[in-house]
Amino acid sequence: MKPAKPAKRTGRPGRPGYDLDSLLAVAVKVFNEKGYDGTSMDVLADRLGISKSSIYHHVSGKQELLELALGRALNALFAATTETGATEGRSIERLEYLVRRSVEILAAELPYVTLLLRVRGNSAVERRALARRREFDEFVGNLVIAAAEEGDVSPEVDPALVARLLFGTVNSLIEWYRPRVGISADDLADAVVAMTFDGLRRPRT
Amino acid sequence: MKPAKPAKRTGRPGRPGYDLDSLLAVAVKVFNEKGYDGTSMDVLADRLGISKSSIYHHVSGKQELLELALGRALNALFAATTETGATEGRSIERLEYLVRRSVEILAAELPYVTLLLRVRGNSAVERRALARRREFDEFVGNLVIAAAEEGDVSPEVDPALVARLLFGTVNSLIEWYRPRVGISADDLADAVVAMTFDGLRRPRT
DNA sequence: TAGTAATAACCGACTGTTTGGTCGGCTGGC
DNA sequence: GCCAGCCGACCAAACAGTCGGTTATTACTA
Repeated sequence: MKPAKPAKRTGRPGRPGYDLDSLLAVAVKVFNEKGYDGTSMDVLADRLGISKSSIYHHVSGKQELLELALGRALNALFAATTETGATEGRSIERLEYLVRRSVEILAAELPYVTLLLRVRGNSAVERRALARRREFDEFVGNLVIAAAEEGDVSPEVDPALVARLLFGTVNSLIEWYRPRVGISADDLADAVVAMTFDGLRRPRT
Repeated sequence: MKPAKPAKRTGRPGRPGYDLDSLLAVAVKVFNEKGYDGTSMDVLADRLGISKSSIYHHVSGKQELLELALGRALNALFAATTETGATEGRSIERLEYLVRRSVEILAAELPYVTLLLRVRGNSAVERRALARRREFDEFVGNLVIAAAEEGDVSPEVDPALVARLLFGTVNSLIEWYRPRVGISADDLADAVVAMTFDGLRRPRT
């Protein structure tokens, strides 16, 4: 459908063309447009501008493309949970930090995170990704519980529910946010925090 | 995989079994589990406990199943926009009403709304559904703009952004909410409104 | 009340196409 | 001459959809 250029030429030996990373970027883009199951290797080859069999030079199959993409998103998200901003200080501050970082990561790795958030658990690869996602969600859930115990979150709403709504809001960004169309990741994070936290936080005296 | 019972016996003529509605309910459930593209008519027949060719007695094809399901969700959502709560009174109140009704509809028609929110525009049917969804989003967007002009929403954040975040939060409910597991639709709506509106509304004097 | 329509749902066997994946060999830059 | 990347032709399995005919229930009527 779209011939596409074979990517940049590096100073490396061998024939120029796609390397794993540049190929993955295109693949993930197409997956997000048509859905993983809705994308055939044929149309993927078409969009890459190379033949289908060439794809198998880079990866063992369709599933590996998915696995690489999901791994990239998950690694970025988990990295944020070990940063000092997310492990030190008052829980409510850690939570806000994690929300902001998650928005940043989502914006920076938008295609990969998008793919991750759409996984339904159809294969072993997908189920493994879902399990890691659940781990991340637990981390968030514990932060909210701690913040509630520390008295920094309105006790009227169940902490588990707050955690879900909060990251539901963050994750919903993938549905419409596109980089370089006015709004920066920081602006986004500000807006998300403004809407959610000014509701979560106790009214200022 | 799961033989499934052929459904209730009504007082109507003809062999008992699935009617269109009961068949659609099962189909949508499977679509949500495996994704529309990831669901073959063979496994669908399996889950229904009938043969594949029997499905074609009820619908003309896979696409019609999707179309019926999406129509049901869209009709329910649009119906809410014509209710008096959404058309009379201060804009901020209309907006809150529409949020609450949307949560209720989402809870009541969960499988159908879930399917709708996952459509990617792969076929003509899907694109039509996306167009109608965009119409709904515009309705919401205009409400937020009006509420901002009436001075009931913090002017610090762009109204279009607020609309997206707000309904992003509502729509994210499909990712985890399941009826009859403690939380009622009203509880949900309360929590959503509490988190979002107490941030959106100007601090009370 | 027995027999027959009318009706609504179901089925097995089949078909043409699309799918993910394989194989042995080719090409262009360092 | 080595390396990274590419290719056309092929394949078995899975796919959506078709067809002619069957089965189980209610409704009508002699």
